[in-house]
Amino acid sequence: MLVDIGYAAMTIKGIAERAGVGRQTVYRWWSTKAEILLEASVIDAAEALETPAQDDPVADLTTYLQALVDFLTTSPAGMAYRALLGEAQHDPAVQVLVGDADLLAASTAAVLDRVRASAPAMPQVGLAAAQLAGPVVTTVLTARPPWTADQLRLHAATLIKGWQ
Amino acid sequence: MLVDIGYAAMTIKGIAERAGVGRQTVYRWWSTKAEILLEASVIDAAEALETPAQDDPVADLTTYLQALVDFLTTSPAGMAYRALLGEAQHDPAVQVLVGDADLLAASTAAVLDRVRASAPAMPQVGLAAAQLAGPVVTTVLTARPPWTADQLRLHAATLIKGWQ
Amino acid sequence: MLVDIGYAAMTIKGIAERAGVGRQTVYRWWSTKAEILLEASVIDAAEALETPAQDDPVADLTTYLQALVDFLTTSPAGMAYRALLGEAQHDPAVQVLVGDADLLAASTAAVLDRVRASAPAMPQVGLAAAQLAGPVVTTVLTARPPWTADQLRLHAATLIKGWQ
Amino acid sequence: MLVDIGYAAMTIKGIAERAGVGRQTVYRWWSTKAEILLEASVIDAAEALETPAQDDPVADLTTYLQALVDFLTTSPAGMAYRALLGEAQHDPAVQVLVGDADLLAASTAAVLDRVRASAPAMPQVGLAAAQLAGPVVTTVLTARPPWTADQLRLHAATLIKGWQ
DNA sequence: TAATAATCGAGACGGTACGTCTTGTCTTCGT
DNA sequence: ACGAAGACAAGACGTACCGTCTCGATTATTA
Repeated sequence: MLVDIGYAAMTIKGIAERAGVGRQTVYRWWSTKAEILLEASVIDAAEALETPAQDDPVADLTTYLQALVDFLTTSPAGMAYRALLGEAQHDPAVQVLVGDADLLAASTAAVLDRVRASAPAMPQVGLAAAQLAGPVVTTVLTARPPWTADQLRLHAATLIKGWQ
Repeated sequence: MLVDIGYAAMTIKGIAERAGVGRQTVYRWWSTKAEILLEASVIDAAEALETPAQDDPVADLTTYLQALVDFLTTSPAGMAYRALLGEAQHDPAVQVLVGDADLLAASTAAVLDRVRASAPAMPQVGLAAAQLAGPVVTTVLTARPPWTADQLRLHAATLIKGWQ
Repeated sequence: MLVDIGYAAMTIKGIAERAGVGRQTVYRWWSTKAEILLEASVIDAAEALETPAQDDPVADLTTYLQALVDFLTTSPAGMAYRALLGEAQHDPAVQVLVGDADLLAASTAAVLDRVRASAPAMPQVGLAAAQLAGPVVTTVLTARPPWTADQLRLHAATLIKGWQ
Repeated sequence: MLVDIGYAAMTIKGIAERAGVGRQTVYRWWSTKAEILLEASVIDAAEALETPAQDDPVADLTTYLQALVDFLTTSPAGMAYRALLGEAQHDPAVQVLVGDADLLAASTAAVLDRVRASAPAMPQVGLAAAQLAGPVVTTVLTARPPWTADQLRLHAATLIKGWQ
């Protein structure tokens, strides 16, 4: 529905009608649009961002970054996550929701674990995760063209070198 | 007003009343809340992110990053920018607006110019800017605690080393 | 419950909860609020309107009228009857119910029987009953102050004289 | 609309839609269904119940009573009045409204004035008005067949005789 | 005594009206 | 003439109650 008509036009009334369900039933299970989106994206995100290990640490990070870009720009769950991040800037309650959920934490932790051996100076995991994913996420959120494979590889290389 | 009552409660009706102005008059000048916010933040952003040159490239980047964190987390203009980014995830028209404006471009370009000499492998300016600012921006947008001075310095150091 | 919270606030849901009973159980026995009220008032009405014979026909009618006023203005069963009459103006099904029940018929017939000897020109019982009770009922239903004892006696006297 | 679909099905939502008007606009002018009905019936009532003087006092009252029966049983305004009386039994606020308006007072006062000369013992106007109209109104409200012309004349004759 | 049936309370369900709110447009009226 | 004030049609909001529908759990009844 988000993909079809956009977040703004996606009313709870509409969701209920589209689902052939009473409005109260929707409210019974989720109290805001944000909760619906969170539940809809949290599982798919974990799945979409699970990438296979690679021989080369740069390749490992690059593969992950590519999956992240694809998730954010093409998958419905990624759209939901972006909408959620958007809502969080307007509504403190959603901010808490988003802060607690941290959709990317598990997947970044996994890939960073794999390259830790080749990156002895890598900072604490939260910081490193932000260094890895932050530029890509911000690029997407600020509506700039998503990075190409080359740009992703360059970013991965910079980090691996910086973490030596 | 954004700071007082939050973005969601900030209706165009309310803006007009608060300004002691007819609703039509507001519509005459801006057609959406987003345009109002953009105009309210674009100038202040440039000003707030203009940082003095430092001797050391790491210190130079760190100073900039600290200004960026302060802007995003404490200044009204920064709040407006975040709200704007939020709205952009819901509304394609705002996405275009945000993409065109690129509030951070000028200031990142300036600081990156100053450290270029010490960072021979620095990528093209857009990519480097994202590497610099992206992690900080994402950390703020995802409602995680903003980085401390130490963490900012560590990030700057990683980049300078990665760009060698 | 009618007395406590009024007819409008008296929902079938509320009735069931107050009775500590499932909603379905209420529907099993009565299908509308009106049926519940009818059953609640029909017996009490007969009892409340049974008045002792008096020597004087005017006194006989007056006693009955006083009982009628008290029933309509103070007793729960009277409240229920008024609510029922109200509902009948909105809902044809209740109209039938009310028409069939005719809560006052038995008691007016009894008192009119007793005064018939002193009122040779009394019309057919239905008409006379309406002449007797109608003014009092209408006064109550139109929210005017209910008649005093003096006014009731005057009304009774008018009828007895008119029926000579 | 009352005539078409009945009082119960006549929702404010529906009224607004049928009038091609926003819901808020309806609420701006009237706050309840009852006020709408009152306004719709008060003028028509006065008009419908204005009857020409007759030579004979019994005929005068009978003509009035016939007009009253017709008003209550056939005219839309009469339907509205009955619905209003019904609502008054459920809602104290409407009770006040109905009590204040007293739709029949002016017309009964007029006809009673005309026959006063022939009815020296006629009680105070409010009481006499109830004696005149009450039986007819109650007969209609309790869903009994409305009185025929003969029955109306009989009732008028009883009163004139009782008021001698 | 154990299996079976009937009945109950609780409450979720699809609907739909409620009265409030904000939207963007369109008068009206006073300066 | 301009602009504030605010009426307007539209439609989503979240709540309440409607009457129907499963649920288990407690009774009764039967085997």
